[in-house]
Amino acid sequence: MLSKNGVEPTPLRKAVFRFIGHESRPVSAIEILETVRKQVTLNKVTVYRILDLLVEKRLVKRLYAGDRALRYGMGRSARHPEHAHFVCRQCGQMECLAAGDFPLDTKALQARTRHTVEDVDIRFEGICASCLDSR
Amino acid sequence: MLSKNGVEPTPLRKAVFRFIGHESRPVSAIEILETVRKQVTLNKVTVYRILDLLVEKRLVKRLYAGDRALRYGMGRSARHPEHAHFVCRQCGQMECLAAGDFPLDTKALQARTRHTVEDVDIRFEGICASCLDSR
DNA sequence: TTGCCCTTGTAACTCAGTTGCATGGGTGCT
DNA sequence: AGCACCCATGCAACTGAGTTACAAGGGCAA
Repeated sequence: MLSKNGVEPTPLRKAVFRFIGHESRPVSAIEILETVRKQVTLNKVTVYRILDLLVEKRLVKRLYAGDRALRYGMGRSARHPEHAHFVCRQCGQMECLAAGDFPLDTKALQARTRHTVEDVDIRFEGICASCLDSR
Repeated sequence: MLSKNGVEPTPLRKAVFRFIGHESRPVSAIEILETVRKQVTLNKVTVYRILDLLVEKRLVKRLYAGDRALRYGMGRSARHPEHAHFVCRQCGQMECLAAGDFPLDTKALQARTRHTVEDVDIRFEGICASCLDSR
């Protein structure tokens, strides 16, 4: 999957990409660093460089979660269809919503603008179920 | 408008809010600081505090533009209907898209989830017309 | 007058993310 | 082999948007 997209599949790149793919929600760079480090030695700068590369190649999406640290989730592919996200304003958790819930007509925008539209991000904000329960 | 939403309309708050309202695109905190400073004396910390307050009261929306600095744009109101944004991957400019182009069924999500959905953000990414021209 | 709350300022801090530079492995050319 | 070059990684120092701690001043009520 990495090499198909013009990314030399080094052990560190594979480890980072695999971790992101295995997580059910987008993860922060720090989280990636600390988790992947348990298996292979890995430097902070390397993580950011790998993430930059993966984002540039569209294998990974960089997402804003309302706080300082950006999150990284799988880019669109056969196994990971395009989907929106939900962020809880109270606990800060970000989660993926079911794919296909919110069909956006990107082509309609494309027809109406002179910009080249390449991607969309949809983020819902609110209070998550578990925060609601503990009130 | 400020006092209607439970915000004491101090001169600095009015100046910051007015500036955001007058801009056609979301602006960064630094931009706000530097511009508003030309008219009144204003400290960086105060700007962030005012922005936090306005965002909390939903008068202003905090937006991710793909770089480090977050942008601030008007919240939903009679004069500023809900709308999506476009960010250029090359020049980094963020702009507002026409309102109503992308009707999202928030209620449909609300019915399907146990979370309380309070807000949505839609951000398109791509290459803007002026960057395309200069290629 | 006194006490309290609220707004703002100043300085110092935090920390996610970046930059500069060194190292070392692989590949290709002579 | 010997050499040059590119590329991935590491380390240390840096950047800068945003935050925290604390002090100062104004307004209002008891």
